[in-house]
Amino acid sequence: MVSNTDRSGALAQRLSDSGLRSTPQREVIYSVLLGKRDHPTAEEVFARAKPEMPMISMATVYNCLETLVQCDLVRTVNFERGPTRYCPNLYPHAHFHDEATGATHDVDLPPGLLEQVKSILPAGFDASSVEIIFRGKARAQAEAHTL
Amino acid sequence: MVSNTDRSGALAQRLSDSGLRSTPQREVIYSVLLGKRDHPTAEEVFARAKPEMPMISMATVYNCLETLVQCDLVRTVNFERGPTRYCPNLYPHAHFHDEATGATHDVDLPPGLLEQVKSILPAGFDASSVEIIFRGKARAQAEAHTL
DNA sequence: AGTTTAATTAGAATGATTCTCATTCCTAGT
DNA sequence: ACTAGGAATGAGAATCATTCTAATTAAACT
Repeated sequence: MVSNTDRSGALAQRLSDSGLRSTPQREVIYSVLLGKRDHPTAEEVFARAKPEMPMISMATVYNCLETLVQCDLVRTVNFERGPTRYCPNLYPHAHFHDEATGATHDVDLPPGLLEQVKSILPAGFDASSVEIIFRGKARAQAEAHTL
Repeated sequence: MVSNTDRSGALAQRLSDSGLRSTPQREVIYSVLLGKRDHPTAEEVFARAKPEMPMISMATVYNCLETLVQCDLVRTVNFERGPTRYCPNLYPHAHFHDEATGATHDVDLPPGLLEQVKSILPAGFDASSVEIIFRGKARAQAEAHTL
């Protein structure tokens, strides 16, 4: 398991790799994402960061999230007609969106699946990323499994 | 090939199957989608419907699109941070989003792929739909291919 | 310490979508 | 045909998510 300090170090490292600065705001936003991996919206991230950093603004939350995405530390997930959600899981995975509860679950991908899916692209299409989104119902028991 | 009349008939049929009425607005919206299959936004659909039906309102465009989605005649596609796009292609397919041009292309799925992708879900997850979205660059030549 | 550049902040502005509600249109039942 | 009731539409207001602007603060680099 990776410690929190390592994570922060990783953040600082990634930021400086991209020529960006490590700031208290960015660290708080990132730790909020790591702390509860339920694919929060920017609004939710804001609410969770506020207690630790009461002066933080929504603009900063959006800026920091965008920064983390650029550093490849965070992915975004978009479901139809809802706000963008943020996910700090770096391993290749799909998303399952539970229509009953609104919850989002990470689904591990077997090795090779992404490559296989990419292989359906006709010549001339060069995909930099692939996203797989399931929509449906999950049993309560299954929910505990992933989140 | 399916004629335009059959399509309209199909629309009327699907609507009444769902206990909904066939209206001029719904027909125009649907024919707009069938006419140019470039995954337009609601705003674009509105602009294309206006010449044929000058009094139509955005509210009606949204209502009709939503209705078509409910009848399974149209799918929605969401790319990050953009308006929802609409697609009348009923065959199972993935979407390729060209980051350079903003264009969206349908990508046919080989038989069995959706099932295979669904099979990665752990027990307890029951997916009613799967969406596969690629993001990347397409050569001009490849573009002509799909759209 | 002083300059430069990046980052944050508050609030305004924009964009997309949904809501409200009055009006019009259908459809069914007389 | 006539009318009551529900469905669909239209105009505009309201809401929600996100981006922009301009001013302030913080960090890094002489």
